[in-house]
Amino acid sequence: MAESTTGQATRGRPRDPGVRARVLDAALTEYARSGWAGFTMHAVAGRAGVGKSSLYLRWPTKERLLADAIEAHSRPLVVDHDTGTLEGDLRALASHTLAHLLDPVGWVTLRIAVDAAVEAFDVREFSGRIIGRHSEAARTVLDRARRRGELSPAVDSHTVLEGLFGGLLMQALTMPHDERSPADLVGKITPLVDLVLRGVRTAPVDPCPPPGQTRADGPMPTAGR
Amino acid sequence: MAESTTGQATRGRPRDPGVRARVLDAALTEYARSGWAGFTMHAVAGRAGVGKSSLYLRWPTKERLLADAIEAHSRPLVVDHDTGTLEGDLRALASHTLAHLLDPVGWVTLRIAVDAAVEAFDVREFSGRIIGRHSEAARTVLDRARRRGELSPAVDSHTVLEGLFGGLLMQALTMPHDERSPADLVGKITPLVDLVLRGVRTAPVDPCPPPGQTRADGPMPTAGR
Amino acid sequence: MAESTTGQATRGRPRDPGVRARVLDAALTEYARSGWAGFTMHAVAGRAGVGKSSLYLRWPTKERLLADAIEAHSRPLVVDHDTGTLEGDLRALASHTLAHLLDPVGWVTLRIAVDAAVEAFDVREFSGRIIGRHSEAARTVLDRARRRGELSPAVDSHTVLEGLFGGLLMQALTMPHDERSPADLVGKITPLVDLVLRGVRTAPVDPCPPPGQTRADGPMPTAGR
Amino acid sequence: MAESTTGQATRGRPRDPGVRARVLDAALTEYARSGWAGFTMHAVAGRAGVGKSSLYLRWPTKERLLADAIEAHSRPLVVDHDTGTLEGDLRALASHTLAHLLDPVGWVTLRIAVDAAVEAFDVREFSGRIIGRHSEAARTVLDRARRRGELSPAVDSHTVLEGLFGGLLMQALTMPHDERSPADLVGKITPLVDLVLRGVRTAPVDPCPPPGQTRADGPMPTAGR
DNA sequence: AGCTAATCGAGACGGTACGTCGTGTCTTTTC
DNA sequence: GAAAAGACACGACGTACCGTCTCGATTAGCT
Repeated sequence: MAESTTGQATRGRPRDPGVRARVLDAALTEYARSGWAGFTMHAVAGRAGVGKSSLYLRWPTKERLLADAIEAHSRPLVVDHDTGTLEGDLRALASHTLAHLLDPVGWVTLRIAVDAAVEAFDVREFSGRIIGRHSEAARTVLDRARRRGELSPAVDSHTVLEGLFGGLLMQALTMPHDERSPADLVGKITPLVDLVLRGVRTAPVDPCPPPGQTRADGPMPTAGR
Repeated sequence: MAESTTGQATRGRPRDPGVRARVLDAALTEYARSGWAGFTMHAVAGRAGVGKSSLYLRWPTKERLLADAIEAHSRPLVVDHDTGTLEGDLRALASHTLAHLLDPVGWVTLRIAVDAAVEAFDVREFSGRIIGRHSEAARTVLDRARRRGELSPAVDSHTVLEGLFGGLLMQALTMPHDERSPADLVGKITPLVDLVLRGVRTAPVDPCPPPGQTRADGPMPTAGR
Repeated sequence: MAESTTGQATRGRPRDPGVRARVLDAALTEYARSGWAGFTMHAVAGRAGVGKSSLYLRWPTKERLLADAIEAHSRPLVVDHDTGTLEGDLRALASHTLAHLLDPVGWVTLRIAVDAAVEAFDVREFSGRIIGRHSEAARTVLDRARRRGELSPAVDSHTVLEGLFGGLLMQALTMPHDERSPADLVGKITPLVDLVLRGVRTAPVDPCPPPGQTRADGPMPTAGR
Repeated sequence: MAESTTGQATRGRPRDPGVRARVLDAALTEYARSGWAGFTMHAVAGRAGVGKSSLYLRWPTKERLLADAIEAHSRPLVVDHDTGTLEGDLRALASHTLAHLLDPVGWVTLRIAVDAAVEAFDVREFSGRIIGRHSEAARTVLDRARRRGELSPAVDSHTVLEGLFGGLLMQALTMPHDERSPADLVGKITPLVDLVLRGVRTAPVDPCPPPGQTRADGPMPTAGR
């Protein structure tokens, strides 16, 4: 995606496919050992046993290279077990997501995504990369729940995603480095998932006013503040 | 905070307090106009009319300088209007938090905080800086609600914070740059706040028992796993 | 000499005379251990236990300070033994001069003098400092010789000085650092002194008149060869 | 010489030979206009239209760069007219040498050479650079004279060089800046050359042993004025 | 005794050069 | 024509030193 695609006819020496793989590998290793500072094109090229030109031939910037490296190494991550209930699905999803965020690779993704979001880079990158497939998975899960009738029609899938992923993100960010392990995932996610579940399943905010309305009305959610 | 504190007796020429102020100002200005790239110590010193040495005398790194600049310029942010209800308080809090995250200053804070969290820096920085005072405010709000009995005893304040702030964070991060304005805050936060409120309230207690609904079923949301 | 002389009335706290001494000492020590590079005002002040202001109160520049330090520590150097013959006088003078140039202090003097001569500084510094008293001594010696009739009327004292000092200077400059010791001075200066003596003597006057030798006779202080 | 020699096979982009030339030129120009102070790597690079890295790729220090610049720009200086007599040769040699020392380039050479001699740098630099080719020329001249029998066997070539060059050096160093022009070279060198000639030609110190003499020739070598 | 004035140690101040390093491009030879 | 190597122009980094300045604390003579 970030890679320039030559695409056309095959003139001259064909690109060595090994180069891409070696570089991606070296990039991740190098990032892992030095962080963003000290993550040098020179170093990556050196570790990959590759000339810098071969790097720039494929990726226009450091950022894109690293992003690709992460993309390439992230596991397929097909979270779609369909446990049969929203609750089960959500717990599975949350576990996978937190595991991903705590994993070095996911960690890096996060870092880059935030960089991208903060800098002028394309913002789509963020949702695209950090929560790309997670997001799809979540949408699937929620749609399924909605069809099952487990989901209050008042809630917006997008909002649920925000709450769930955002909470997990916060958890990952505030977790001390030394505790950043995928141990006891269930214990970590349970309170948050429970919160979201309660918010999703019960009646709308407007707690049974008269009888009618879904809500949208109620006690004045808008309000200036 | 990031600044080296000499602390002890006042020997030698005292530091010109004006320098700190001018530098902090210049730093923010410079960052605003050029972003992180192009945010140069040289440029900051120049704009502040200060030698580079005076910068490094006070801040060991660029990051710390910028972080301090932000800290210093962030508004007092005392969100404690006590609207009387959890709902009102939460809406106010969410509005303020999102406004802060969308504001350039809050934006920068975010960026630095995440950097800090991702790199080896002390993780406390994150919660400390990005959500420091917001977090306190939230805790106050929630405690108040708990005393009022508005809060389900099952929910942990910490978890609510995660869900709420995390959701707002996600929103800020995924919002395209050009829409990143504090307009229609209420519209932006409402769905998320509603979700959290529903999850938080003193249990479905009796979720409109008579008619019956989808499934506001029993207690049971928690579940061991 | 290089020191600013306030001179006038004595109001206010008088200068601590110990300061000058301590600084001069520290300056020389510091220069000796680090050379010109690394010869820092800060370091000198530190070693002397003195504030930088006290330095700049006395010496306007580093150069002047070092120059003074050298001047202050150079031995009186009264070379005027009056051996009775030009030859003896010249040998003594040359020995002393070479010894001075090889001595660390003389060495430093040379360096500064050349710096001064090369840069825009006053050239008088050079003759003044590097060969100041040596030069006077030499002039005395030569005048005495002229009165004695040992000196060819054709030769100019100035030229003799140039030849002799210049030769010694070259010797000092081209001598490897590790051999730069005042050992065997006589052996080192003899060829050059002999050369000058031959060039200076009252003309070939009568080169070996009868048989009885021109001289080689009489005093014969040196030996050496 | 001061330049790092890669030496081996030619891999990667070869060094642009133009860079060296441009830099050397710029270095000399820059030195000429600002002296040692104000002789900045940045400025040199700028004037040469070259990156600083290219400078440091070739020369490890400022000193070496300047030294090389001088070396490169010093004229071939083949003083070997062979006037047929020692006297003529020596006058020519002295003229050239003094002219070189008074010339800005020679001046700089001197300064650097002395720096090199005084600091820990290799002393060979001094003889190597300041009097390198001059020294060779002188040796040639003296050898020729010796073959012709013009030179007393008692005198050592090395000593003659010391006297002559040293004298010229002194002259150059003590000459006020404003008189430092190559005008009237003959007038300037004559006394010194005469002195040396007399010292070189007459009978050895131990004078006129038998009667024969090597050559106490002519009556009056001086001439000149 | 009080006043005034200069010195002293300390160290902050505005500048500026240093030498290093990283970027992204260019230019070679080799495959 | 891609690949490996590495030179190239550019410019920021953080350190160090310069010479000036501003402190509080002396330490005198002069009133």
